[in-house]
Amino acid sequence: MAQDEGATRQQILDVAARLFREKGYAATTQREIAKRCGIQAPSLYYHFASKDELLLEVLDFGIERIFSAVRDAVERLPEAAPIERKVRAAAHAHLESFFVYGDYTATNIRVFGQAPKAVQKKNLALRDAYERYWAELFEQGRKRGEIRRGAHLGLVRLFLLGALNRTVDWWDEEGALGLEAIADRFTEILFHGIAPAERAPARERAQPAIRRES
Amino acid sequence: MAQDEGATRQQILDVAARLFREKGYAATTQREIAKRCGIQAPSLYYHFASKDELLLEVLDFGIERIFSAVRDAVERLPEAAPIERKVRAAAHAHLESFFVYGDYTATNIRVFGQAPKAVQKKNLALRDAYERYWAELFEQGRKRGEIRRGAHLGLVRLFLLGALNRTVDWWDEEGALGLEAIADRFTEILFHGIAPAERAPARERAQPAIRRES
DNA sequence: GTCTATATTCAGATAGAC
DNA sequence: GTCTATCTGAATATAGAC
Repeated sequence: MAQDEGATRQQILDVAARLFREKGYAATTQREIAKRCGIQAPSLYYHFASKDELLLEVLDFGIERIFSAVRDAVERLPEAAPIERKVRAAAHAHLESFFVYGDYTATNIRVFGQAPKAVQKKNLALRDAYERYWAELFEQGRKRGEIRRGAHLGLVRLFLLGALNRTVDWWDEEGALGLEAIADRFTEILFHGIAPAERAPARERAQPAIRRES
Repeated sequence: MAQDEGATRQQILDVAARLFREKGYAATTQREIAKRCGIQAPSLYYHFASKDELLLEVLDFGIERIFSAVRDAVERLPEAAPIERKVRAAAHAHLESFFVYGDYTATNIRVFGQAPKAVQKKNLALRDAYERYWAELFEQGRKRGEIRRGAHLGLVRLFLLGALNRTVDWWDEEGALGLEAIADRFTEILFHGIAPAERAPARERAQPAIRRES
């Protein structure tokens, strides 16, 4: 952890995340990681005790980044903000992390399932904490009466996060759809559905001031 | 394709699908596939020209099963059935395929991204056809006025399929949630959202007879 | 249709010099 | 902190017998 190894260590993590994301865990060799860092494979062992440990750090770092991005985005809103607004901000931050820390977060989504059991287990504490944060967000919404009583909050969370996480497989930076637009649309579908609006201006009365501030 | 090799061939595919799903492509060895089939590794080459070809067959088979299950489920409904009903049936069939052909479909979801480029490319035609089927379903819904005009149909599809596909990572056969319940809930969220019901009985008028027949 | 034997390549990891 | 040299095991794939 000395200062002069910081740069290299971070570089190794970056390169490893990139390769894990692209090729999976087993297919990524330490030789290739080292080569892209301009060093020899055995030199990696000065920084990491094993390939497994390297993967674990990539996974943990990814969750930490995404978690703190989401928490910051929500906390930037007033505590009393409508839950739909909070969810939209959280979804946007979650997607934004895919872009900023793309290789780390994508490794979490794609590679976690193939990681050695021991690595999965160590990474799980962080993942659970993040899931719990979302769960609490939705619980808050229901307590306030902003989510209908019949909704299965666990499935609601899995629905949204599942859809968000899948975006790493199709989203294209150059494409027409920005991450904010995706977060907006997904949140709107989640809260209001795609069925045609009911006759009246009923929704606007029932859900005042929730939409489109940003 | 002689009859007496049929059993073994299928057995190899089954075992391979299982291992690909669990460990990923690169981490799955032909030695282990062969071992679980009770034969030696080189014997696999009588049935498949390479490991890549084996993977391709697993991927293709998975999409074929899921596609035909979904199409059958939709076609079992009257052509004029509400689109929500069709989507619910399709979602249910999609999830059901995870159970019946779980290793094949899970391999598609988890391993496709790490497959060699050549394999991905060959598998892509089938995948595209399946996506198109869903796209047409939603387009039909919009033409009929059963989906609101402002909805971005591409995102609607990605939203639902993304969430459905992610279930392979958390669904537990012994758990409390049945696949049909998940399909029902997801479809209901997709069409009606989780915001509290609007005052009036407006929805029941606007969307007659769509809910809960099964 | 499956076998044994083997060629070839390459993986993760260690030892020890600098 | 990085190197060279190397150990050890294991991977895909081929050759050719049965």
